[in-house]
Amino acid sequence: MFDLKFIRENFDRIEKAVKDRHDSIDLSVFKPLDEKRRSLLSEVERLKALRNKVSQEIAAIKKNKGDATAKIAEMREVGEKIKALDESVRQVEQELYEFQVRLPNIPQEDVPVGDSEADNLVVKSWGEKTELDFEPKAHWDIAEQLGLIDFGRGAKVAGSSFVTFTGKGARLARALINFMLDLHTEQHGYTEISPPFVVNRQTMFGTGQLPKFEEDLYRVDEDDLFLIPTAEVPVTNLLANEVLQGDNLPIYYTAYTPCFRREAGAHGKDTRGLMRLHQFDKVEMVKFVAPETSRDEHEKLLGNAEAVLQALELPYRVLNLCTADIGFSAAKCYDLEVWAAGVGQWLEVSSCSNFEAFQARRANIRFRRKQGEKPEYVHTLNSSGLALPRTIIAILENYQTDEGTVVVPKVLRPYLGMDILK
RNA sequence: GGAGAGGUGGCUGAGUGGCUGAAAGCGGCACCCUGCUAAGGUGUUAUACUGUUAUCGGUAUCGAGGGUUCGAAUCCCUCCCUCUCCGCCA
Repeated sequence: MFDLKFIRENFDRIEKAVKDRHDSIDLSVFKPLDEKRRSLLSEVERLKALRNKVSQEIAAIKKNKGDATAKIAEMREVGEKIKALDESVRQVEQELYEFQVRLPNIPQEDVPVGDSEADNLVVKSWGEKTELDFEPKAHWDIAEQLGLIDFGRGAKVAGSSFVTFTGKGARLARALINFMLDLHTEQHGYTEISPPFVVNRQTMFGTGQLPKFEEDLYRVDEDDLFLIPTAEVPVTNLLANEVLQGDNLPIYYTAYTPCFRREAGAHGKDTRGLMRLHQFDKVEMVKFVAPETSRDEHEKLLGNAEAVLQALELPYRVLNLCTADIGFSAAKCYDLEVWAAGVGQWLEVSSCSNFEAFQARRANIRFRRKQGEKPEYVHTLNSSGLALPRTIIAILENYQTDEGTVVVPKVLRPYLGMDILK
């Protein structure tokens, strides 16, 4: 979100951003509303100043036992006018607010301008696409044959696109979570967080999921709560409405949570196996940093996510998302895609975003460089590190053998207590 | 879920209708004083919007939202949160 002053003074940048993003928001409503608001404000504030002044006079008259009837009557009328004007202001501000909260972030200048995901820029590749000297199987076949995942019973107890990990499969998931959390806390300097998996409306607003994307969320109507679609939501909002001390920055948090997504409108697209689920596990990293450091922090964050794939020895590539594909709240976003030899596709396992002050403004997260100085908004960043199901796809498909077994990546062996899944 | 208490500035804590954007203390900042260490003195110290813009004003904000009133931190209503006790429960 941007404040009114910024929008007013940087309207050309906003116009370019909206155009480059192919966003449908109507920008023409802003100027008339903004001007109307300010003219209403100056009128109503003039009347309030008058009321305050005369009320003081009334107090003085009463103190001297004088008669203030005339002034009181006069102010009663002024009060009526103020009430009516306040209502007009409220309406105009509501309309402006609707506009503000739907305005997307401005992409950084090195974000490629593009029309679709085809215009995303591959900026890095690591490792070689796995070559297998036999016909590779897809992960759903491997998982079913090895008894790692029960697709049918997941659907029975919840619905389609819900799965159940069983036996060694469940243990593999747990091993991955532990491995990733250990890596980020012990090697990368993150503090582990275990947040609520359910959040309120305000929290969903803070990170930008609301109001635009309510249909993608699972909602608990009775309490007006939402199941989190990513740990980013509760973890970023952990510091909402706070003024942090400058010397405490940067703050690095990492969290494992399940993630719940309705995936509205996504049916039929890559839905086989573990590709797209309504519930999945993810380890997330969240950073709160000083504005001038956020670009460097973004690169470091990307490195932290890459480290997981490198440790697992999985081939991947890094995409700099173009303006058409970048998220609503992000100023710049890298996607990490892992190669899956069975389905023969690059799979997105991580999104690594710099939100600059966009979320901090919505969630009101600020910091003070030194005592006595004005608070400034922090920059927030986050990255998956990583999403579990597609990581599991890559492990099963890239490490499969012609005997139908799966070799366990070296770093996972201590966590899993076995070298091979058979 | 039931009963009670409470939510005031960075913190502690006054304040039951006007002179309170808010006492006092602590903390912070600036300056002064002090022949060591320590201390002392004076001033200053919230956020947002808005008008003019070196500047200086105006409005709003005492958990949130409504209401009463010429005027609300103070009175009324609704909601949220915290604490204590009871009940229930992994």
